[in-house]
Amino acid sequence: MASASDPPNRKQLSHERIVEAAARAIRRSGYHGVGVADIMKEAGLTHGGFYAHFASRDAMIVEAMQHASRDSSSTMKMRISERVARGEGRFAALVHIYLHDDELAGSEQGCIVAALASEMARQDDTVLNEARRRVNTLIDAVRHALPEGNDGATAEVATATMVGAMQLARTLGAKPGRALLEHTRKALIARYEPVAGHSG
Amino acid sequence: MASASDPPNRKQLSHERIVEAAARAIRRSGYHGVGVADIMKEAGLTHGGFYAHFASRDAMIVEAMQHASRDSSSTMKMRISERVARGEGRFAALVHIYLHDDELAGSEQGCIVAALASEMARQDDTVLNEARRRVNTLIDAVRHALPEGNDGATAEVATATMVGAMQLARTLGAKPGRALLEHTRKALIARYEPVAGHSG
DNA sequence: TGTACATCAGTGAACGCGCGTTCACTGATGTAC
DNA sequence: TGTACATCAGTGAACGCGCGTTCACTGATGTAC
Repeated sequence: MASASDPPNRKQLSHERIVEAAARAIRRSGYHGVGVADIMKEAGLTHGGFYAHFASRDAMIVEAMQHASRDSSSTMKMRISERVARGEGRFAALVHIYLHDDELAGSEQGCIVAALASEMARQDDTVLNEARRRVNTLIDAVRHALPEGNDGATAEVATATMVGAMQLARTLGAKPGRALLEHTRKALIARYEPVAGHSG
Repeated sequence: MASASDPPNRKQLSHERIVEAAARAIRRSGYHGVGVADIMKEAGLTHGGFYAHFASRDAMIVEAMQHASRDSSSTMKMRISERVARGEGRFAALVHIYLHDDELAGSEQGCIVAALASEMARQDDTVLNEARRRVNTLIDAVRHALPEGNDGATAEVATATMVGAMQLARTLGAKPGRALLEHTRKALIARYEPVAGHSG
């Protein structure tokens, strides 16, 4: 029997490469933006082997969303810790990282909710359910970063602001996008963590 | 010569029906969600005649975005006036209408930015440029509804919050979605128009 | 008012293409003795 | 250690399908006289 602690075999390694490629692809190009063949190619394989790994394209999308979420949230946690260690407030750190100017260039590595929010409600059941989990995970992360005394409702509003801002900024493009991000960072920190938050 | 004030002829009437159908379709199903043939069918025509009306699918998308924007913003203005006449603050009125529970059911008649925001940055030039105009139009409308003394930066943040909230609420579905909308309405009004705004 | 003709909006078959999915096969890996 | 065989991950051709786009044609509308 193979157990979870066994070293990954050849198939498991391929599976991971496919999921990683898919996680990047859907954030870059949307749910419909990249085909099975492109993803397999990006993973260094040919498209024929796809259905030995997934029951359907949607099944892969679900795994890709989970992977993207874990991926960006672990990066997030690391970067927040760095900033908090330098004396910045936890919420200000999250805002500065989530709404960082670098995120404007592309969504391939970023938050899956910001990358796909307006498409989520249109997906079939399995994908939609996973999307709901991703949204709730994001709201929880924001809640956790907010100063004590803030409830879930506040986290929902702050999350909506960040997700919306990222999307509007990406649509507007580099210059007005950066301005919009800066306005949003300032407003969020002034509103929810006015004391501990740095200005830069 | 035909002038703008001439009564619309047969072709112009068909053109309008196609654009209306497309404006509904892209808001309901996304940029890639509906094909040329479906839209022509919804307009009561067959697909072959499409290219007598538009140079390309993207050209139709651009017209559809303009139509959707005019359509929802005129509805918006009307409803805001009604509420303002009943003594509600202009911004509170906008928030109550934009984030109305009924908008959860579907995006077909609603704001094109909320319906398509995360897809916009991925579109080709002509569509992207029109999308930028739609975003700026929305921000301007919000700015116009805000109490005096608020600048464009504030309008950007409030717009981001409304767009993000609508998308998250639609993803989460009826019950948690309605809760999120209510939290967002309250927070926005408390923040930007605490005096004049009603609670309901 | 009626006829002959020109214009033009709309039809429906066809095109090339890329998609998700299937499947017979290949060739590398692992196991038995 | 070496040979024979079984397992199985990955290959590549093929499928049916729907898409955006093209085009020869039809039939209704409008114009000339």
